Amino acid sequence: MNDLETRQLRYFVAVAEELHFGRAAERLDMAQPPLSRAIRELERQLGVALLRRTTRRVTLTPAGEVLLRDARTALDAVSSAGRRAQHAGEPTPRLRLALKPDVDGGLLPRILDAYAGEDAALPVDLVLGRVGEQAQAVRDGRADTALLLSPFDDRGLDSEHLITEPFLLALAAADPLAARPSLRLADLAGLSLPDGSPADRGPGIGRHGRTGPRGDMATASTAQGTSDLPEIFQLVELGSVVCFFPASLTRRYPRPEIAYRPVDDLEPAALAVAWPQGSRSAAVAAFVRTATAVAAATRPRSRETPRTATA
Amino acid sequence: MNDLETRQLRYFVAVAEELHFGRAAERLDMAQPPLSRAIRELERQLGVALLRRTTRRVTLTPAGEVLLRDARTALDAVSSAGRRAQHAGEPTPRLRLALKPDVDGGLLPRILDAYAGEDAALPVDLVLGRVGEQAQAVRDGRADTALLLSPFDDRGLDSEHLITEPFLLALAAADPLAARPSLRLADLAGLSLPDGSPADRGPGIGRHGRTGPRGDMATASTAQGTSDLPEIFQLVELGSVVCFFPASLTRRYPRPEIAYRPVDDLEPAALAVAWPQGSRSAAVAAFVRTATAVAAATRPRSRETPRTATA
DNA sequence: TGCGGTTGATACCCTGCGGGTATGAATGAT
DNA sequence: ATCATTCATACCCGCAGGGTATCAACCGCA
Repeated sequence: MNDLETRQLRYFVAVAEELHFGRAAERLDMAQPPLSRAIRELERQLGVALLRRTTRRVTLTPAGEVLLRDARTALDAVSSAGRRAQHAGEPTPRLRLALKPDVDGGLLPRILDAYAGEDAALPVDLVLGRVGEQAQAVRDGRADTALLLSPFDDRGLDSEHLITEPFLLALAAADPLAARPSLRLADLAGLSLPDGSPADRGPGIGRHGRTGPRGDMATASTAQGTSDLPEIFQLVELGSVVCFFPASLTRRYPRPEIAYRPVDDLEPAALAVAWPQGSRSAAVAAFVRTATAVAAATRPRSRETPRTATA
Repeated sequence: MNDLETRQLRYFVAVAEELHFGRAAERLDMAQPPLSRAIRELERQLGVALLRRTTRRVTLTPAGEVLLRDARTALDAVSSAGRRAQHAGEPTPRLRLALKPDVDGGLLPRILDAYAGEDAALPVDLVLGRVGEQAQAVRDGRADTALLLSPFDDRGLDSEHLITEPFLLALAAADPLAARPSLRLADLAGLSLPDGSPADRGPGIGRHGRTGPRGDMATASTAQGTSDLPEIFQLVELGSVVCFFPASLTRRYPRPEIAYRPVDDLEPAALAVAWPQGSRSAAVAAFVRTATAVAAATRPRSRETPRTATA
């Protein structure tokens, strides 16, 4: 009896996200009536109401909310299976490493160097993406491993901590705040933070959600949606915005017109390496081993608990 | 282009497991030709050869092995989504706890008592299964949480350690070995261990595989495949077999004809509580909290690192 | 080396499911 | 009360997916 098809899940996710059969059908490139039928059939199969519909409003039932969440991960798993098989079939195997450019704690060159010397090493392809997309890239099979900032959505992933470094606030050197050696979050009230910046940590710092934090300041009036680093620097220089960057990144972009200042009560950036849970790939294991070794060698001599890998 | 259906994955898994189109078709309750076509179409979609077939032998390509593994987890995720939605739709929500009967470190009554007092508590349904099935039950949505022995296949699961207790060897009191206060694994050479026993840790102790360990002694001549506790006790009393049990279980079944002896070089049983990765259920969170609290209260006063929950 | 059995592939057919169009019916705003 | 919006129903159709018959290749065996 119970045997869902991914098509049914895709349909449901579309409707559940749009909360509108017509728009969902459009998004799925099909007509509305068959979509309605398919959802109804899905509910019949499961024996559960997923949506409450009036002609004016569609809402999720509790079961629908559960299914929305689980269907997304299931669809990820399915496309991941396909993509990983495709990748495994390529004649020259490669290791696909996802990261946000420059968000590597300054370790990437050393990691790649050391990794190249490993027995199980493969040529490395970098899969660049915006912040928060790395975990998803690993989850759905577009990358084999990733460097990313904690916390992140770790469903389906195993991960290992690499290094912790402070976030620094980038602001115009001419800004009065730049005169102070360090700042506190409260000092930033009313300042604009660009959306989608390399290390977007807005005032929503209290949230530790699994999805990437997203500045929800209503006052941010410009540079929304950009993640172009030169553009951000330009705006910072002009004093239009301020922005947080991991310390290692700021060392790569010293600019006289930009001051980088620590923020005392902002929790630091934790860089981690992540890979698909239960990965059996020797190349991935070697990369993780290399990355943790390089990070350990880099860390200031603090004999911390190494927390051995789970895989 | 790339959009796999669960049907395709089910077909592929059947063929990959049987390595025989005819038997796979029979298992899928269909004829062989459409199955062959479906697999061929799957390979065409992915652009990858999954199987090497001659008329006499079918083997997996590397890509096929990758897909077999990932397809299984994807199919788990899909049926899990359906089952969890079904469960969420039931009028009276309940917490389904998977465990192997008696494999609870003696904590279950206290955990259930304490849990009942929690705000977010729900009535608890016990989902009983054989050893090794608990993780799978959580993974595919038949249970919300589980008590199980580490190591286990933790793909898709988060878990928290509860207690560690020794495994004891159950053997006939009349056995000469029973005269000794403790044993070593080497002493057990040649003894029979029942397959599928509550804590099946045969000579394959070196293996830490993710799938349940499985005694592969060729010498075991009886009681293969049983997991009926009285039957095992009977055989142990007769001296036909010996068997490992967690210490807490042996305290529930004191029998004059059976001696329980520690085995010095056998690693202990680690009981853990596991739940679906990323679970957002307050009921599950409360249960995990309760279980860890009860376990901590039970543990002999060792101020260990509590390792706070990830969920 | 040639014969036969086993087993996957091919050819062809057909049914039913998934999708489309037209239209009805209910809801909520004005 | 009316009307626009939007989901459901009715009905139709094409083709994807499954079945049957058969071929062809591989391997074991004498």
